[in-house]
Amino acid sequence: MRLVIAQCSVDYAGRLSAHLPLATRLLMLKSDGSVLVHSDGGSYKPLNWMSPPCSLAISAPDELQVEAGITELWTVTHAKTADQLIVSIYEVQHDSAHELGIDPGLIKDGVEAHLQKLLAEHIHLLGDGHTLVRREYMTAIGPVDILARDASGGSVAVELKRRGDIDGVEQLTRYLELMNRDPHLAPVVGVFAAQQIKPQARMLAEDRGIRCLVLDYDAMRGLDDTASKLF
Amino acid sequence: MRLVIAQCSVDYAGRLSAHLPLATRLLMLKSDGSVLVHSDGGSYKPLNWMSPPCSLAISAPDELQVEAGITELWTVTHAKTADQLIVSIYEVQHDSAHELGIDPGLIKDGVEAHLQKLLAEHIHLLGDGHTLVRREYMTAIGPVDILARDASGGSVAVELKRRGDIDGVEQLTRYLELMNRDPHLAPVVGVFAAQQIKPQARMLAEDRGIRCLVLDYDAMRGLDDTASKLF
DNA sequence: GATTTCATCTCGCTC
DNA sequence: GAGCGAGGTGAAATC
Repeated sequence: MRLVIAQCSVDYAGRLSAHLPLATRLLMLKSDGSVLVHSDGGSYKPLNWMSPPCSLAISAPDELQVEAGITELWTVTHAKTADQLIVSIYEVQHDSAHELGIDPGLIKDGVEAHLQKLLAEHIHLLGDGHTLVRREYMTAIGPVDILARDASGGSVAVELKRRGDIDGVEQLTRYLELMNRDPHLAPVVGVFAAQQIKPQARMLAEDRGIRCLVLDYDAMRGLDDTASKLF
Repeated sequence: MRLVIAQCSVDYAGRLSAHLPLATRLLMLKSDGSVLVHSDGGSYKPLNWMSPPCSLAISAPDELQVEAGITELWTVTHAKTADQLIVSIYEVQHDSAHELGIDPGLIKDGVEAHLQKLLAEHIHLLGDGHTLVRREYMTAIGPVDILARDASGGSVAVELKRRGDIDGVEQLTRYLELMNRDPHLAPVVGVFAAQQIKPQARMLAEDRGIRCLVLDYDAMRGLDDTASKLF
């Protein structure tokens, strides 16, 4: 990785056109050829960038550009889309290179996947006598989070969200409509499960005969801890 | 902005839990207190980060941590959510600070708004004899991107997207349904215009009698250039 | 201030 | 490769 602090202006031409006026910025050149232009603030998102796979060509400025104070031109070209990022370098304040090696990567825990896993493990939370068919049950229009059967053997499709919004109800409705056309599954009832369900979403769901289930993440983790301590 | 290259491990606890094993990484400390952890590859997204507003506290490791090789502990705490990012520093390879000043910011051009402006200016692209009624025509459920009339005086509602997806067709369908109930407008035909229209979206649109129009952004800008040269 | 929509979204997964 | 859905989504515009 090479780190350059320099006065620069930047132009991007690709899916959109964008321009950064002259200012001092951090230019990060990663070993895969990608380039990030960061300011000293804002968010984790660079002001401008080029994603890999791409290639960097450094060229000399023409006479007019030299007069304007440009010392180097960096042209970063995307290998597939031909998007271009052109960095005009003026004064360089810092320039260093570093060997980082490959990164072992991030280990995540605690998102919707974990909620799904917990609910699948404690499927009785859906109601007495419920059994798990499978997680991520595939349909033609996408995967249903959990497919289960109730005590009487009827199909139950569960849509899981961290925050239960109206979108999630629409999503589940589409799944139910499709699944109820499948004679192997029909009739399928829906359960909309989330840590928090917004009133509008609850209204819409119940109006469509979809049951709402509020999940207590910490309590579910507690069930897991209890289980792991007992067995 | 402070740039540190160091061996480190990182733990994040907030909306999810995440861990980065020991490796050499770039730590970017911005002047607003935010911290970014970057590896030498991947995308513009850091491996881990803390967004502003947040505060950084540097503390000494305890005895056990010293034995493990930790020389410093950085605790970054979000001011509002109390999310925490803990960076355990081992060996430091580089450490430098730089004055960047505030950034004038990115100037964008070429998003949906520009497409809409261009199409409104060259409304004949919809077909011979078409005239513009207005952009952002308000309805009870939101604004229709462009309302026009065809050569025979019939209403034409245009939904514009950079990428024509199934969502856009659904949106236009809702508008058409509503507008066709208005005797001043009905009958209204729909045009789904985008730089690129996905096959599924095209299928759905044409199935509903909505015409699809692929827009060439560069060519449209060319029309503009020609016009500005001529007049 | 809350909400909706857009994004050079990115990222991961499945078919 | 295309399609779908989640994201510590973030950021901007609108209500």
